[in-house]
Amino acid sequence: MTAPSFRNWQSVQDEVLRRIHAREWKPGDLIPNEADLAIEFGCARTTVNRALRSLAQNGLLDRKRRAGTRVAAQPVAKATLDIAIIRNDITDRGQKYGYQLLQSRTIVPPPAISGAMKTGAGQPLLHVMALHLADDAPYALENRWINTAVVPQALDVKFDTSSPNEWLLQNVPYTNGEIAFSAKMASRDEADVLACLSQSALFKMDRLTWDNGQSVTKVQILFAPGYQMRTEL
Amino acid sequence: MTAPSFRNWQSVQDEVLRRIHAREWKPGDLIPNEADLAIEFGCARTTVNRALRSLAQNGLLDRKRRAGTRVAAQPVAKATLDIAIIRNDITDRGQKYGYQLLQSRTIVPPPAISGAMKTGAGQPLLHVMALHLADDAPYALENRWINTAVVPQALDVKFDTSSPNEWLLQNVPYTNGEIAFSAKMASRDEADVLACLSQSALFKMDRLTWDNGQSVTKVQILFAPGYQMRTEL
DNA sequence: CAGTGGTCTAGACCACAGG
DNA sequence: CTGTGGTCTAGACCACTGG
Repeated sequence: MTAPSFRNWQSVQDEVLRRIHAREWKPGDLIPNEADLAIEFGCARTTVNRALRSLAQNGLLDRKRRAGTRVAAQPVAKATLDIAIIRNDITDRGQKYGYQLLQSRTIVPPPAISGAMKTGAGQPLLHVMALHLADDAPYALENRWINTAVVPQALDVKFDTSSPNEWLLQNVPYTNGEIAFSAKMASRDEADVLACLSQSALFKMDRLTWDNGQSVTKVQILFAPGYQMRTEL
Repeated sequence: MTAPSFRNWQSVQDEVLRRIHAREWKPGDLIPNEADLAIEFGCARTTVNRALRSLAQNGLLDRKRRAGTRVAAQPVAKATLDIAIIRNDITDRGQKYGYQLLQSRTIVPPPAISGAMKTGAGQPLLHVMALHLADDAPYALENRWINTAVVPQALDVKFDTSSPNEWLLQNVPYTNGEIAFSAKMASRDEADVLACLSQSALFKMDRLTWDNGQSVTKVQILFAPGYQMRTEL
């Protein structure tokens, strides 16, 4: 049996996966270094590096300088969620997108908001509430605070035909952010807007984005009952 | 002003980010090709490639052969969730991990399960229910089906001291999987086990993993009220 | 200190898709 | 057909870190 040759990084990756899978390399095991693998696979070290780096990014390998590469003892599944603009979420599924502005005003936020956004306690922010609809049915309720000290252009935008979700993502860059998902029981008002029963279990997404240390916007999006966020592993 | 030199792919990435950020390159714009950027930045094309490839992976650029590289018009935020073993989730936060097996038996599953797992309608599966605790408080309820036709070793494991969550992740590889997050109102039984009020809003994770086209396991994990899944952007 | 992964380089060929 | 990104190569130096 002749040794198969591995001509590209994906086939190298496949072979490494096969060995992990077949338990030739067991969790916790140290695997050969890049140079040796390159010789064995008959390719350049760069190619092996690319394959192993990719696997490490997926959590299947642990790599450390000098210490070498090990098969992850406790694999951590990395699930990548694509958080798209809500309009696209809906139209991509072939549904009709609808939008309704519920409220838009500049007010002094409650302490919880100004605290999280690190804005001054008395500093007013733009507060927008809007409803997204799919095929005329309530889909998600957007409850957003915008730091107009950082994004003054937002004051000139009427969010009556397109949502702040859309406008901000397309027009305001950010350097980093935090996102959290949780479940929340619908309050009476929320149930009313989302046309569901009070006390329904709702899927909630909280996002806070920053631009070079200054908060840009903080948003809570409440999805109507039945919403699922899915992805592949 | 002398042109700064970019000696590594991260600094190239930073510069590209800066240009996008400063709107020198606007959403939808075609940016210069790799070769030109390499000349401008005074580095090898490989280095530019690495930087742009990374940005494309993060959803900030759209790249196509022949068509070139464009700034994403509708940026899609990619949030990477690390789905760790529940025990580690808890101990990493400095809490005490506890575990309790509620039930373990081999039975014929309801059609919804055998359908999703693509097992024969009458084929029995191993069904395990277990509770994870953090500092002695209920944390998550694991409701799992295991395809013993694919993982016969599971029959020899007593899940009385460590969970199937842990055992499977450490011992059974998979090739791919699906994962979904949603919200669910607690049934009376679930509320009982999780020591919360009936009708509480619970965060739910459903995972189904496959190994070369055969289902390995299907699990539903219900988290006690207050649970948040967080990540950075 | 020395072995490992991390990266850069210059050049090359290839695959794809727009015109 | 041709320009673009995608990738491979061989060699080199560097940065980190375990022993």
